[in-house]
Amino acid sequence: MNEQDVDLPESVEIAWGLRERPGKGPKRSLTLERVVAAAIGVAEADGLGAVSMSRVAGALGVATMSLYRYVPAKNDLLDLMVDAAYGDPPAPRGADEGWRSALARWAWANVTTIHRHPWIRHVPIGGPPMGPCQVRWMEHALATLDGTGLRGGERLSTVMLVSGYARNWATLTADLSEAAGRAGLTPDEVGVRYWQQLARLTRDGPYPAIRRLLTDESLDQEEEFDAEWSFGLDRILDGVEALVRSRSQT
Amino acid sequence: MNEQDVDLPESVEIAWGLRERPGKGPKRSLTLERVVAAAIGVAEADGLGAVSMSRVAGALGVATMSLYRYVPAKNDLLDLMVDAAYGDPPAPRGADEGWRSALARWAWANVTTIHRHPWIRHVPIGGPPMGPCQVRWMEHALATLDGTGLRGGERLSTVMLVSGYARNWATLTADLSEAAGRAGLTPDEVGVRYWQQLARLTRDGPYPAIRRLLTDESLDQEEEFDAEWSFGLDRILDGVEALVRSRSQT
DNA sequence: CCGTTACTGCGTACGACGTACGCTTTAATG
DNA sequence: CATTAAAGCGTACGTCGTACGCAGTAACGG
Repeated sequence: MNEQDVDLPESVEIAWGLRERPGKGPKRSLTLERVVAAAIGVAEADGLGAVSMSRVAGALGVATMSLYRYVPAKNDLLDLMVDAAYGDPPAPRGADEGWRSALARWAWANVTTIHRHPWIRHVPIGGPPMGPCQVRWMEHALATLDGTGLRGGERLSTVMLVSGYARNWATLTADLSEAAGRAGLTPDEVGVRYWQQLARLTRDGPYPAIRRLLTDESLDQEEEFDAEWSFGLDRILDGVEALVRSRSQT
Repeated sequence: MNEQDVDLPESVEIAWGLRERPGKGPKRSLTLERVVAAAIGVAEADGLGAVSMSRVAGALGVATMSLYRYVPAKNDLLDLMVDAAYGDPPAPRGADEGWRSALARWAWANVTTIHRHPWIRHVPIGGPPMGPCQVRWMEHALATLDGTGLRGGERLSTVMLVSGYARNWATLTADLSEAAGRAGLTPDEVGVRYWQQLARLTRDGPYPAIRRLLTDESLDQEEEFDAEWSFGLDRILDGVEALVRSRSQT
């Protein structure tokens, strides 16, 4: 396990602050943090589509090409934005908190982070997460499974399962509320409209299961979004709990 | 439930072939299907990034702007590509197949579809799926849950949970094998390299859970990818099964 | 103290992209 | 046959990421 001489991707070294700056030339006028913060500011104000190098540079009062002294390419800037937006994971509550509650809180923190920075879901992912904050989130999630008898691989799979679900759900709901904002409607109204459109499309075709769903309860759509979230998470955690029990039994 | 006068988005009407063509002007020289097929061909050959309007037009031997007689904008073309790539869902095996096996097969079909058309995962999703094939996939998934006593909303949530997991897992594995292809390595080698890099990054920091994971079994990484897939799916289906039992009990 | 050297910010330039607009040609309709 | 709507497409515009090179600046070696 030679941990010395593995060479990291350039963008990862930058993210972790591992780039030596011997300081030969002029002083830098910016910092990486300021660049990333400016880019996040643009994304927060006008969406990820508005994040262009020239726009970010303009927000900082520098020329476009100056940014490339801090970031190798735009994709790397996007990765840094995501890592910074996640920030520190939520503090653990205590050793007496059960794994299930802790993991549920961690999952929900994922959702609120994405909802607070909706542009995150549009950042194209490149490879597994290696930013400092993302690694801390991973550490935190793995730590919640400490008491359980799960094996290493099982812990990893569980965390990926939960984080994938959280990201997916946050993306769906954010899409919905964004579409609602564009149309000047509430998310519920957009949901209703979708069901109406689906009803129109499946009117004459062989879609018995969908038709049943539509007549069943599309109109009394009183389900809270939180209930939808809890449903999926509970299914997953029930499944994990069954495994935990079978592990601790032997 | 006025299903007559709901107006669909233009792109959806096109996808379902609901656009009347009274045929006043010259004959069209192309069909929508040919345009979509050409775009898919480009994506299959050189990735989604290579799908530009001019490239697709070139593959068809027409001018760039001619495509806009068939498709309102590039995003709509991308949506049509996704729908066509999914195609028809796998045929149901029979009424005696249990919901669990049927849903597992459906989930796996999602994975293979994405693996067969890896560019799918890079298509930005806009709103809920309304293409003809996607609706058929939905119909099929809902139908697998027919025997269970689950409520409509529960069925929908279950399907979204499973499809989200499938898409997520397919995306992760496709990313991995794509990174492997770029680096001239096998996916396993890329995985090992990632663990080495993570070990390097967490060498001096407070990451006990990650360190434990790394020393635990990162080296005997003999887990098949299929095992990883089955782990998550089994957790989910176990959770659903518990709910199904509780529903059929009352 | 003075080159030498490395690094700074940045102006310019290039190629690619999506698509608005308008023109010419075509064919069905009155 | 005149009218009219649609087809194909050439041109043009604005935006984007970034390669390249240049002038100014500060630390280092002599």
